[in-house]
Amino acid sequence: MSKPRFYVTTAIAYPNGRPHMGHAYEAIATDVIARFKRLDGHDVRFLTGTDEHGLKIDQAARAAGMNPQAYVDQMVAPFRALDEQLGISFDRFIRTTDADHKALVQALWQRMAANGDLYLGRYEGWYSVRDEAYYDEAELVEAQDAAGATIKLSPQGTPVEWTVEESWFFKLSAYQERLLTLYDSNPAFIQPQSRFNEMRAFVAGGLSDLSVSRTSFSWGIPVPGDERHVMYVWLDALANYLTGAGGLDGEWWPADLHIVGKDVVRFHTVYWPAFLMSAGIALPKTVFGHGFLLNRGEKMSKTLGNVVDPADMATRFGVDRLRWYLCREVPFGEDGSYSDEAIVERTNADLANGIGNLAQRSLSMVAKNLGGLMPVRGQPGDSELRLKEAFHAGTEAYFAAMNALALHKALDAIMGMVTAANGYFAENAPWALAKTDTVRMAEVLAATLDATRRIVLLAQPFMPASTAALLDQLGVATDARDFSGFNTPVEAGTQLPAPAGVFPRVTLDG
RNA sequence: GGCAGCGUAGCUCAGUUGGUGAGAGCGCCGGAUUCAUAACCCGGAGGUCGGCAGUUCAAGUCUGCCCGCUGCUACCA
Repeated sequence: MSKPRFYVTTAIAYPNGRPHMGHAYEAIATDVIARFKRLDGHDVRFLTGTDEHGLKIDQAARAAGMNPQAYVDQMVAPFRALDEQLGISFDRFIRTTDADHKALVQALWQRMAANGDLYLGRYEGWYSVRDEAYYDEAELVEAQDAAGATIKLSPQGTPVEWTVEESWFFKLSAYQERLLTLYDSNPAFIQPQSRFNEMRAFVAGGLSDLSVSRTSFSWGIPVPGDERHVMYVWLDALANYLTGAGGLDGEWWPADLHIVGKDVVRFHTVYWPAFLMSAGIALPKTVFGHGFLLNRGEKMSKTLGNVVDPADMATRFGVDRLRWYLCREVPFGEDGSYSDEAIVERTNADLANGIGNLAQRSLSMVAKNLGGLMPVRGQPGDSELRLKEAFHAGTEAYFAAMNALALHKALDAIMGMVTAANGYFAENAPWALAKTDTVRMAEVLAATLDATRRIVLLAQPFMPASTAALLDQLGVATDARDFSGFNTPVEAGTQLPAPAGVFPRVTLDG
């Protein structure tokens, strides 16, 4: 009776600037997974949001002449707006400044303390405010400042300063064995495989205790019982997944899947499970580290001047085109590249020439020759059996890929079915049958429309709006669009609306 | 420095435990066709599978070395 549950999250974004393509990509990929699970009969909880504490926000607010809360209230707006624009079907947009989250983090701290894993110590070292991280002396690089003096910079090229502060520490070192056991007994915990290997090697190399509080600024969640300290932003941030689940013993916990960028895999696969073990809380099932998007193969950076606004991209190409491109062209888990040309080329080929054309050519024949009434299927012949075989294999490949988070392979499977359906259509040439055998023509059209229906159903997670429009044209009732109705064709005789192109070809010139 | 991975047609990449003449998609060229968004369908174009040397009857597919690239990590301070 009750559906299986699926709790999926994105990492939360740090709103000290405008959202970039990386945010859009992560949100889209996670949304695709969430929508797939819903269509596949799961009760889904999808969490995304913003990470709003920390020194960088504090400083940015100061620079803007605002208090931090007012500053983040303003900065978070574009992130929510982008999610809305991209059709991200989140159930909650969490902010680490939310009251329930602050309370939860303090409760989490107390559990970790009760377990004896937190102790007061002293932290000193080279600290980069920009990176919010300490660095070993050896990692630093020397450079000249504007006045020509020699200064030290972090590996990221940000300024560092020698900092000494009292700090609470987490006994991360005590968790090495348990983490290794976790990895070895559950290889799916860290994906893709390359990240698993890296993280296992990192932990196997030994762990130091982790500084988990700061006294150098106050924009954060106070440490219970020691209000001079605010909590380390990562402890604060990671706990958002618990808040979003409904609390320390939340009904949605444990998470089935954390989708995160490859740069924060360590926080999610080493620190996070250790925190949870300390607090006696179950661990998430899987952490998946996706790759980065490159603009024409180059990293996006302000200095290169190649930063692209995802909202602008979505406006220019359309949300579904963008979603399709990112999932189709970038192997999920690896870095990917995009350009206006690539998006136009890819989506014209797949959507306009492929899916859109398949729907249009068959629907227009039904409209012109059969009064728009869904035709009756005939006894399957050789041609139909081959089509059926191709779809059986394609559908299986699609589900296997989706369940393995290989989004690009799922779309490859869909395109294989598009090719099979177009091949079937051309082979049987219903336009010729219209003059010789209208019964057979109707059968061919019926088979093609059902093939199209299946393709569009499977494409729903990737292109919510376009597929809804196509399913309308295909006469698929709104309550027959999840995967439980996959093998139920539209009833013959159903009146179809007048077809209209859903994926027009686009060109680059303005 | 260590560990891991990668380098295959213009582009993005597939290529199980080594074995019929090395593949797909896109792009490109030609043909066919007109139901369709000049799209679909059919065919083609030919890349010393990073380099060198080995193992083997036989190597993108195993071994060693070299070149280039990437990720993680370490040290020298």
